[in-house]
Amino acid sequence: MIKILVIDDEESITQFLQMGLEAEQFDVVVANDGMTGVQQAKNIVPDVAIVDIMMPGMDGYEVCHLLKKHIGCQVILLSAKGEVEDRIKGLNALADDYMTKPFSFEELLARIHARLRNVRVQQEEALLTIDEKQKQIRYRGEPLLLTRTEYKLLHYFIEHPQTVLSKEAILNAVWGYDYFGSVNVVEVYMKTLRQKLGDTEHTMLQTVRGFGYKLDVPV
Amino acid sequence: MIKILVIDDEESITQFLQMGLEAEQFDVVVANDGMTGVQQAKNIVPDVAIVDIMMPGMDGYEVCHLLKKHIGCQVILLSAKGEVEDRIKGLNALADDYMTKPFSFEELLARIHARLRNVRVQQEEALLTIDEKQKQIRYRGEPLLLTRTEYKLLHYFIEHPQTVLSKEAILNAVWGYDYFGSVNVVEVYMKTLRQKLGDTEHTMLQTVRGFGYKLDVPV
DNA sequence: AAGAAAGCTGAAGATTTGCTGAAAATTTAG
DNA sequence: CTAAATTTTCAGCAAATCTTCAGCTTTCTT
Repeated sequence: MIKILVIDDEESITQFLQMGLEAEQFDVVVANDGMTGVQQAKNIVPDVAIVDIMMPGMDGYEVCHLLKKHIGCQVILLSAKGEVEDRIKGLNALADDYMTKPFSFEELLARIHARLRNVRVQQEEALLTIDEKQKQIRYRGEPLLLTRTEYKLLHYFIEHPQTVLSKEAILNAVWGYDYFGSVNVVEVYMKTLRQKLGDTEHTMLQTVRGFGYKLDVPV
Repeated sequence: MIKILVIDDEESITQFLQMGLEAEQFDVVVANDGMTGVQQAKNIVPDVAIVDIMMPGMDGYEVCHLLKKHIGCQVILLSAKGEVEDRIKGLNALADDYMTKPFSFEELLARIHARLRNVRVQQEEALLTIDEKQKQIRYRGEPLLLTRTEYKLLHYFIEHPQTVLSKEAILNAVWGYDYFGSVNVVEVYMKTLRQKLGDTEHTMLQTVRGFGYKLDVPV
């Protein structure tokens, strides 16, 4: 599922966007200020972030900069001002796109899809395929016999190929935000996943020491 | 050199853009109708194409579609109309961005740069590139095998090229403000970084005695 | 030219990280 | 309610990484 992070201090907007985007089958997470927005981003690793510029505390430019720097997701800035100089400032702050409020939801959708095209170029022939309906993941066409947790974990990796995911992010995504246990449980499950994938050399599920794990699907 | 293809039937515009973009060190090719534009694209394989929508013969949407499908370059559409529906139509025709005439040259520049960031053209140009997603830094395209601290250190330098960074500043940025140890640890890590970069002559990571270190990336 | 300061270096020791097998706890199924 | 399956915890290990330190070289000052 494609993840979208919305950061705006106006709740009317975040609610509106959450509803609208969820109706479009996106996985939406909302934050009402910059700081928690960046925090959320670290946890969920979104594909696209929609960030309002004018916010109390950390402003949109700064949030954008942090997101591009640490997460590397696509960023669309939102602004009440439509001045040319603001647009330039936004784009130079590493944003990938810039929209002026009020905007049409349709246009936002179109821009999100334009962004996603840039991210998901490599999705040609997948070695690992997810069958949501049957809650199955197939490897080279063969269904893997996974437990519920194993499924969710591998699912998360497949959603973020070629991306280093921290154990904390994994814990949040798979075990939930309110999980108490230690990250060791992730390590244990990585072992079983690698076993079931026959990945004894750790080539598919790579350990990136100090950062986390990465799914590296060979083409 | 980064290649930009401009397709517009109004010669006043193509000339204006050609001059302006060449002044910005881009390699600019111009076409005055869609058909020859696509032909040119096949020849030069541009990084970014700027395409006017309203043109006699093949219109901008169609050109855009062909470019995305066959060339895969980034496309910025230009239009006299600023209607929301037109913008959506443009973005859904696989365009990566959409601008309304009349536009400021500055904004176009900013948008071009935003596009280029996605294509990783910079990576071919830049000696050192950061891949946030994969927590990798590449030197001449080759990934460096860095530990977490080495990565953070080099990351810090790349973000501040041509800038002398004091050991104290480095310690703060990489090790955190609450770090107890001495600055010698920076010196030790500079050594390993220089080793991994093959920088035996200390030309990339220069010592500025009494002040700190400077990343000097030769273009 | 000598001394002082700043920076470099190799190696040792300390710490952290990730992996693992197995046991304990929990959930699920029969 | 039991047995099986699954999930979680734990402790030990090895390897990678980080830190420290003492001696060394280079540069600057007088």
